[in-house]
Amino acid sequence: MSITSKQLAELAGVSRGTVDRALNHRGGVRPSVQQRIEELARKYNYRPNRAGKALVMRDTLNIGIIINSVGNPFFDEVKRGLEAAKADYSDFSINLNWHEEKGYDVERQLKQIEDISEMSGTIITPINHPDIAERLNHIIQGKKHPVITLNNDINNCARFAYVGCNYFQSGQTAGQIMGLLTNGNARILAVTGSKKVLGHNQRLEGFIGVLKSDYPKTRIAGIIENNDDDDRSAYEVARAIAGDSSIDALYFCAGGVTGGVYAAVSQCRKKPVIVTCDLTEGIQKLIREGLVQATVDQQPYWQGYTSMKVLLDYLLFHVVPESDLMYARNEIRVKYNI
Amino acid sequence: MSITSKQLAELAGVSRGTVDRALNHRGGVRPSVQQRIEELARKYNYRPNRAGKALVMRDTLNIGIIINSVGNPFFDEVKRGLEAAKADYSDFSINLNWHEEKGYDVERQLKQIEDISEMSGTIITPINHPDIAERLNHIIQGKKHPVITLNNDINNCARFAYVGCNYFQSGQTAGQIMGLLTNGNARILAVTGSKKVLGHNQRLEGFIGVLKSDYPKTRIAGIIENNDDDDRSAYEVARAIAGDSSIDALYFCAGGVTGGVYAAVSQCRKKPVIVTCDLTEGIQKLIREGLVQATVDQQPYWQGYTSMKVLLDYLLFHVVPESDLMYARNEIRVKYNI
DNA sequence: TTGTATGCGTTATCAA
DNA sequence: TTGATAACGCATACAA
Repeated sequence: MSITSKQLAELAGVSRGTVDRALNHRGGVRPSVQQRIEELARKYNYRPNRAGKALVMRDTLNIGIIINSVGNPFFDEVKRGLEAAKADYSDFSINLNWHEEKGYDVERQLKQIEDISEMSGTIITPINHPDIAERLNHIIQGKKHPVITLNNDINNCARFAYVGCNYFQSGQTAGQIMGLLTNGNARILAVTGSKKVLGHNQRLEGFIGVLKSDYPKTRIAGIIENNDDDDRSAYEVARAIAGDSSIDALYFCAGGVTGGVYAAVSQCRKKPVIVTCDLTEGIQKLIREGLVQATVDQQPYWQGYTSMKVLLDYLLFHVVPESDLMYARNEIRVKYNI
Repeated sequence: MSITSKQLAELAGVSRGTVDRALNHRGGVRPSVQQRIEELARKYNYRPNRAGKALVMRDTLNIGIIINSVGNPFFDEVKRGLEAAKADYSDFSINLNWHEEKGYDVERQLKQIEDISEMSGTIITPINHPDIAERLNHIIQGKKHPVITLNNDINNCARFAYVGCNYFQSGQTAGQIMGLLTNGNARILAVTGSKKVLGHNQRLEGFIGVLKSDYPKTRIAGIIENNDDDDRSAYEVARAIAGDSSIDALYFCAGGVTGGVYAAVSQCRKKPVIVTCDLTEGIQKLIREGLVQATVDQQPYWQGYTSMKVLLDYLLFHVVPESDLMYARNEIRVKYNI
């Protein structure tokens, strides 16, 4: 409970209206008065009362949401988090404009960005492509329209903040788990979604880096792509193990896990050690069956909740987060702490 | 944004005052009118506007906090969480009455409970003792004064909710990690704080249960107490290993970790596998040094934040949580995801 | 350039 | 038993 604008007005010897104009930089205030009010506000640590603000702000806030969630169960929890944060601001009238999409098509995402240009703010899982960055920068135009990148970040873009996975650390964590579980002695097949996806590459980098430095006796037998697809995953994994029967461990750093795991289990001579990412229904099942030993989760609910909260706090109360990089924890899940 | 009390008054053909009296059960409303208003409120899903409420509720809320935090670094994060939740309700005037204590003295805690009897609500890490339960029940008197148990629960007490660790699951998780790290082959020394503390016993139960069912080749070499004390821990661990040189793994399910770990490392013939609980500064250091392989954290910040939020949501908005048991996640931390 | 009046949704007080 | 009114802190339209 800080000082109120009314008390501030008394202290400054002006009316509440003038205080409002001064502190919200609406102009039309004599410079000397402006300065006096700002000084007093600082001195008495004036913070506008949110309840008063909520009561008077009756225009609805339109938020654009662009996510590649179709066919991707990972986003179910993200969406729950987004809705939960919105519910925390039920005193305000907030409208979410959903644009859900499958896959990564630059042209389609450009069109969606066009659609949300008139909104007050945006949350997006961007494709890391120069055209997307340019279009976003055009909409942002000096923070008038804040954009939060969610789960994927983008280069050369004036986005307000990134909320999502620290992919490099995720890979490191997986690498260490793999080293611990195999006693530093394994021939590992790494299965990535696509060598074109930045996050997947960063995970691989972190994974391989830790194994090299902390578990130098391990070997990477190969790195294969599965395009996040189960059938493709089964085929490629089976082929790789057929070509190198010494493989006794696998790291999946993206989707298409189930197909690959079953292929590996049936092909390997002895039960392989398998580490994956995320905690989808499919992976939970594999963990319960004992086929996957551990997975590195990235708090999807937290990602949704936090991205929405950061955006609304800025739009409603001009709150700027301490850092523009907000990383989810990389949580290790095993059978008993799912 | 739901319907307002004013609109409700119009629909019911009465004044706002009557609606307020009816919905808040202040009495003095004709039964037929009371019923009509309640029906309309349900039909139109009336939810009082929190901002309006905040603006008018100007009496300060006194919250009692009784925690055994002195000399226990685990509670630093808990306290940060408590403060953070309070800050989320900055529109209200809230006063925290701290009672911090060292150790578990029933008489002292009884006195502290007396001190907070006049407050609006309480958050406490109770000693699980009949006298404490009775004194708390006396203060609670039919939910007029809600009490949240934090980190420790208590039997036969009408506390409003428990926010804290699921100790049994914590032990299970540690057991599984131990099994995975030792390939199901280890002679384990279990170090507990006290066999009188319920949480410690539940952790041991979970730990031993998982090892028995999932890793039957492991053996528990012994269970010793260290009273959460480093010196005692060093002495007892050294003695146990001197008496059984086959010990090659340790599980610490409470405090006094640092002393015990150094003793174990210097006594064991080869480097032991060590799993601990929590993520204090001391344990972080041990993990970085590679002496502790993994620890099972219990989200202390979340515990503080959630307990305060649940209490305030009830006192201010009559929000009742879905369950009266709110468990922290048992998170596995290793060197790279600290 | 500055001041005043009004209203947002709720609770509390006083009058009827 | 019920109604009318003021007050909370803020933004805004309008008046000066």
